[in-house]
Amino acid sequence: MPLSYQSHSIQMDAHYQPQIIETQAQQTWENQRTYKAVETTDKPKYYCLSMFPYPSGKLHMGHVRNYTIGDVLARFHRLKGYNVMQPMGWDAFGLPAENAAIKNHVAPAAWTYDNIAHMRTQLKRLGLAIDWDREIATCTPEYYRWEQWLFTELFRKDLIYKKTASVNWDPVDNTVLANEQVIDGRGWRSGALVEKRDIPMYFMRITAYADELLSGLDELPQWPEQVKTMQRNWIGKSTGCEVHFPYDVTSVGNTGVLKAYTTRPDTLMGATYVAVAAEHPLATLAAANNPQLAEFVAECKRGSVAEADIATQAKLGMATGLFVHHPLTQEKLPVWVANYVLMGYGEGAVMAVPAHDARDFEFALQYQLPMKTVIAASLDNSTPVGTEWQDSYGEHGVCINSGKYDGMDFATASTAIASDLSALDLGHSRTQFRLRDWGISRQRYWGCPIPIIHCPSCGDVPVPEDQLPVILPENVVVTGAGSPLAKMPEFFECACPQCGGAARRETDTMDTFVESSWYYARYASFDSHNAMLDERAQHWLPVDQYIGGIEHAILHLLYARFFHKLMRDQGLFTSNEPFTRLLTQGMVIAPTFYRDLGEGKKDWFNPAEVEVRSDERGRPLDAVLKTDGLPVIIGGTEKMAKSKNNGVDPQTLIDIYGADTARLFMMFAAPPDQSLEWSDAGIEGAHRFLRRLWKLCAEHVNAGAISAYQSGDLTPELKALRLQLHSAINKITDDYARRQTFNTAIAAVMELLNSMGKTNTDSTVARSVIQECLENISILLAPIVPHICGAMWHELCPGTDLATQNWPQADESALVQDEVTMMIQVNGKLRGEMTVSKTADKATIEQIALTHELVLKFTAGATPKKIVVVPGRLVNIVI
RNA sequence: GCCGGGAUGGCGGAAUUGGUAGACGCAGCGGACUCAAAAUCCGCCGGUGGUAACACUGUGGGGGUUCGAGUCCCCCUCCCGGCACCA
Repeated sequence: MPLSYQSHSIQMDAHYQPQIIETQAQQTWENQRTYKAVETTDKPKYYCLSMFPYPSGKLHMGHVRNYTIGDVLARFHRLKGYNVMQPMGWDAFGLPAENAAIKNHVAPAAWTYDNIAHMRTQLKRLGLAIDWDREIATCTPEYYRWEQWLFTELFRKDLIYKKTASVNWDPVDNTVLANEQVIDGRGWRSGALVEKRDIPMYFMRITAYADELLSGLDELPQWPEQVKTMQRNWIGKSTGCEVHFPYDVTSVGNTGVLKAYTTRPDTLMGATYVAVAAEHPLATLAAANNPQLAEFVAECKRGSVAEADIATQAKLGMATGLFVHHPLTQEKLPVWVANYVLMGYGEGAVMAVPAHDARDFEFALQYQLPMKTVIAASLDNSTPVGTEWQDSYGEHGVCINSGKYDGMDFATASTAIASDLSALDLGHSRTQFRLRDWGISRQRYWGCPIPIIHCPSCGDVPVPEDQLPVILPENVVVTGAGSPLAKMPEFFECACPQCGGAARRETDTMDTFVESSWYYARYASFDSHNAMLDERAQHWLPVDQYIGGIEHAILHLLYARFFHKLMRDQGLFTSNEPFTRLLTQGMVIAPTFYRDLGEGKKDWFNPAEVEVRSDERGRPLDAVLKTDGLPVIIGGTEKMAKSKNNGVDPQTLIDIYGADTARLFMMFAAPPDQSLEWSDAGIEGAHRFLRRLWKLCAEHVNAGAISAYQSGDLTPELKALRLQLHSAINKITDDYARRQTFNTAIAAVMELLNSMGKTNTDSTVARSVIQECLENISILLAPIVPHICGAMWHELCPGTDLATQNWPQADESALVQDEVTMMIQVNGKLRGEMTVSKTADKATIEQIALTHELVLKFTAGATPKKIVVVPGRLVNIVI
C-alpha cells in the first residue's frame, strides 16, 4: 500500500531539544498508559525483567545500565508484536537501612520509603516502558505476608528445620556480624577480634532439590554457559565413598566409627592419618583433657566464618592423641585436628592421603606425617612421590603398593574397595553435594519476621494463616547492638496458637535473599489479596528474559530457581524454571584519581573534578585537580564506588543531555555482558550522533513531503545505500534478538547515517530512499532511544504512531549482489583483492587469482602446491 | 585457596562458524567556515623503515595444530566477579 503524506506547513526544528521531546513523550506514555500489561492471548506474551534495585538512595550507573538493557529488549519485543510485561519494584529490606538508622537516627522504614520515592522519579525520567501499576516493595506487609505464609507451609512439609550454625560474633558489641562487616578479622564498628559462635537457626532444605537444580540447568539453553558452569560447580555433585574408621576403648575411650567421605576411594590404601574439623565431636572429646588441644580448637574458632578467609589462612593442625583403625588394614591412624577441614561439608572429617592430595601433602610435609605412594601411571613406572608437590600426583592411574588392588585403574579399584567396605559394614559408595542447606535466620531488625512462636510446651509452632502477617513494627530505635525486636515485649510476648499458653515470638528475621527469590512471580499477581499467586502467574511465568549483574550468577539465581520449584510443588503454577533466558551484565567502571596523604591514606578525587592532560598523540600525560591545578595520581579503572569517589551521578547526565543520550551511550560503549568504562567524551559523542540524526531528518522533512521508496530506477549510489539499509535491518534484528549486542546495532545505524550524509539528494527518487532510511532508522533505534525516534516518526509520517508500527523486514531484492570482492593470499599472507561474479566457479576464481599482478610478483613463477578457495571470501595460493 | 571470566591502537570496542585485524565511536593532528571562538563540515590516524610505491611487524607472554589462528590446544603472567550473613 503506497503511502503519501500531506505537505508540512510548519517547519521541523533543526535543533535537537531532548528535554522538550522527552517530557512530551513521557507524559503521553503516562496519560495513555502505553505500557500497561494486560493478560491477553491474541499475542505471544513476553515477560521482561531486570533485577529490582535495593533502594539505596539514588540511582547509580549500574542501575541505568541494567534498566536500559531491559527496556531495549522490552521495547524491541513490543515492536516485534509481543504482549510485553515489564514491571518494577524494590528489594527494600536489608542492612544499609539499619546502618543509615544508626548513623542518621532515622527509622529504617522512613529512610527506605523516602529513597523509593526519589528513585522512582529518577527511573521514570529514564523513559522506561514499565507498567508502574505493578510496583511492589518487599518491606510492605502485603508482600511479606505471603513469604510468611509459604514459610509456614514449608515448615509443615519439613522443608524448613532448625539446627545450629556458626556466625561471626562481635564480643564487644555483642552482636552477630555479616561477613561484609568483618574487616581483617575484626568487627567494623568495635574493632574487636571476631569469633565464630554457634546459634540456632532455621534452614531451608535446598539440598532436597539439589539433583533437580543440577539437571534443570540442562533445560536452560538460553543461559550463559559460564553461569551454568558456576552453578554446577557450586552444587558440586560428586560420586565417591563413605569410609568408616572404627575406633575402640584403647585408642579413644569408647567404641564407634569416624565417618569420612572421599572422592578417591582408590587411594584408601595410601591413607596415613585422618583430619577432623575443630568442631568435630572427636576434637571436642580429645580437647576435654588436653589443654593444649583445647587452646588450638579455640584458636581455630577465631576469625570469620567466610570460606575465603578459611581457605586462605595458613594450614594449621594438632594431633589429638587419638587413633582410629584403617578399615581394610586395621593399621592405627592418628587423628588430627586441622583448620582446613570444614564441618559443614561431608562429615567434617577427611581421610588424608598425602601422596595424592595437594592439601594433605602440604599438611603432611609441615607436620612430618608419613606418605605412602599408592597410585602410579603404570605398574612398572612407580617412583615414590618427592618432597615437592607435582600435579601428576593427584591424577588418576593404577594402584600400586595396595595389595589385592594392585594394577587396578581408578574405576575398578573404587568399585572393589567400596564393595569390600560394604561387606565389612565399614562404608559404601554414595554421592555427595557441595551445596549446603540455606540458613535463613538473621539476627537483624529490618527484614521479614520469621512466623514462628516458641511455646514451652508445644515447641516451635508456625503462626496460623489467620494470624498472618506478623507485622514488623516500623517505629523503632536501632543501636547496632542486637536486634530491636528482641527488646520489644509488645512484639515478642504472645500466646501459643496451639495451647493458648504464654509463648515467645521468634525475633529473628529472614535473609533478604528470600524476598528476592520470588518477587518475579508476585509481579504477575501484584494485587492478589487472597493468595500468594493466582492464575495470572501461570499466564506470565516463566520470565522470558531476565537481566542482572554477573555477581548474582550463583546465590540469587540459585535461590530463585529453588523457590520456583517450591512454589510449583505448592501448586501455584506448573513451570519448572523461573527464567528462560538470562543476560548477565558487566559492571560500570571509572578511572580513579588520588593524592597520597602518607601512612597509606589516600584522598580520592571524583573524575569530574580532575582534568587529564595528554600529549599531541592523545596519550595521557598527567592529571590535575581543576580547583588548584596541581597534579593528582592516576589510579586504576575500577567499579564505581563511594570508597574510591569515582562514581558519576547519572542524574546530572540526564539533566544535561537527556535520557536518550544517556541510554545511547550506555548501550554503545560496550556489549552488555562486558564491563563498561565511563567516559565524559563518550557521552558527548553519543549526543553528537543524535544531533546529526535529528538534523538530517529535519533537513529532509523541511524539503517537502515525499513518499517512501517504492521501486524504480536507482543510481549505483542509491542501490548501494538500499543494500546497506536492508543489510543493516537484518544485522540489527539479529543483534537485538539473538546476539544481544546493542553496541554493534548502533554502529550499523551510524554507518548508515554516514552514507546517507554523503548521498546526493537532488532527485525525488534519492529523497524517497532517504525517507525509507529514516523511517527504518526510527524503528530500528526506537528500543534504545525511544523519545527521539517517536518524535522523528511523527515528523516523517504525520498522523501515525511509531508505537503501532511493525518491526521492519529486509527487502530481499535490495540484498541481491552480482559481484563479490575476494581476498587473495599467497602462503597465508594477504597480497591483493579481486572482484568476481557471484556465480563464478572455482576454476575461474583460481584462474583470476593466479594471473593477478601482485600474485605473479610473489609467486615468482613457482608452481602452486595447493590452492584453497573459500567461496565469496578468499583464495590462498600455497607455493 | 577454590570456582567462573577477561586481556586487541592513545582510549572504549569490532572482527558472529578457523578466512581482509582495528568496523563504529572517542581522543589527537591537519584543513574549510568564522573578526574570533564554539558548533558544523572535509581529510589523516597501530608500530618500524621509506619522499613514495611498498616492505616488515603487530591481538598480555611462551610453545603447538593448520594452507591460514585475535579465534582451537598446552603452559605462564596480570586483572576482574563469586565463595553461602553486602545486595
